[in-house]
Amino acid sequence: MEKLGMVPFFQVLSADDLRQVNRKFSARHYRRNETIYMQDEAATMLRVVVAGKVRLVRHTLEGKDILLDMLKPGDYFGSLSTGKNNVYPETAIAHTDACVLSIRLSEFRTILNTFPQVAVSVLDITANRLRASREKIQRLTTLPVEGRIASILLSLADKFGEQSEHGLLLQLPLSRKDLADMAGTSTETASRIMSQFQEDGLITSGRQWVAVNDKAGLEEISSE
Amino acid sequence: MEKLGMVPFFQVLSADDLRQVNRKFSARHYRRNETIYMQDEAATMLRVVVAGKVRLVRHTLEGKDILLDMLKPGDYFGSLSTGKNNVYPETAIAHTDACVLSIRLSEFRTILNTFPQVAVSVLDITANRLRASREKIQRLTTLPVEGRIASILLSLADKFGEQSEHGLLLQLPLSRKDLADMAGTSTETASRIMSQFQEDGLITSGRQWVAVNDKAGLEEISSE
DNA sequence: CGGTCTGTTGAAGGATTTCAACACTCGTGG
DNA sequence: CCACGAGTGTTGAAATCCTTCAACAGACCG
Repeated sequence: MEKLGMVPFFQVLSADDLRQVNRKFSARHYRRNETIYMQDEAATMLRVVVAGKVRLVRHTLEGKDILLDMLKPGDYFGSLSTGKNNVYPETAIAHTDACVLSIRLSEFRTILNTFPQVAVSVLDITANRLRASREKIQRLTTLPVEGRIASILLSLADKFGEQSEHGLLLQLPLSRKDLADMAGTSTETASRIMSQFQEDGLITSGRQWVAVNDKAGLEEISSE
Repeated sequence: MEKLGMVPFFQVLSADDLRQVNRKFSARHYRRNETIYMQDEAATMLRVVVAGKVRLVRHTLEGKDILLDMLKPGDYFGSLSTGKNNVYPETAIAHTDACVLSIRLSEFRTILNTFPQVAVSVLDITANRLRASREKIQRLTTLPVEGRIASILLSLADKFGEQSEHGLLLQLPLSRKDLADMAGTSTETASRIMSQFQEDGLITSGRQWVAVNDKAGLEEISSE
């Protein structure tokens, strides 16, 4: 259970402090597509991915989903602030089989107040996510769907890409619907654009997987 | 210059601590539409609005602008993290005549490490902005332009609305282009929709100002 | 081996952008 | 003080991107 040392904002702690913090966390496994928590549920826990991938999704009234973020080991999620009638703003789902640590929010707040460096580190991570989120707003509002998908493929390649025989293979299951929900478009449009990309030699793709072959080409499309 | 006590994340400090922190800040006035800092400039300062409004804008290569946020007294902006080759991810412009406090980033980091409650408080605010940003992503990707504008008017009414003879008057200059840049649409479309809203009695609007008359009506449009 | 999930493709319809023209307001300088 | 020009707001019509509806093929699962 010393995987906690892998979490970026606990890396500033000494081994002793880490051990003390570790006792407050409890671990749990989830199977693929199992829900970890639901949007609008009372928010009581902060969680950290230890193994596997987790996706954060917002649901609309008409059943349209927005895929907000894809998390990998070391990423935190869940709630941070203890404001009253505080609810999770999104649903968290195990995108693959996953192992997740969790801690009561009140106890995490105690940790933040005890170890200022941890608070500053969490702040850094959150500020970076805010920046990323705003970049996404920019892309959603200025780029056509083609460019949005190109830019999504590039950021996924940064986070999940690993060299393989097919090129930069994204190490996570990724359906056309997942892509569509990230780009804010329909699965049909996402499919058409992925077919086009493949035809142009930019990517290689099969059922639930994608590999990037031509980063430069995608970059051009995503920035025009 | 004791307006610093107004800033949410300094309200946890004692009068003595506040005085000590205050010395590190310096104040400056800006005139309407004056640039405070530019996107991609080296990020060295953290700033706080003391008077007036400030808008945060991202520019694209083709000159399309995205209006990310509208700040009022008490709101912080600028950079938080000291990572190397750190640049401002957006441009900050005085939306009205404004007064702004600023502090070197390194000094602010010292404050964060000295007063953990301040760090936690800044974290709360940043986490809230992240939540708001993700809500915006949802609206941008699921709602038609009409709904996006309705929801923008509602959040502006929450933050800047004051009761007046015309209804909830938004206390800031607000052009059709501003609205378009927030909704990710063209000024023409924004204009058409505002005309429609006015015709339907939802709002009253003139050159650079808007008042909300029927919150419930706008809510319905923004959530359908 | 059937059923469900995923991916693909076509065609019609709709929402929004773009291009264009014009009215109005405000501030500034002659 | 007035006139001009820049900035702002409005409206129309064509073009375009994207969605939606529909049908179907293949893959994976029990």
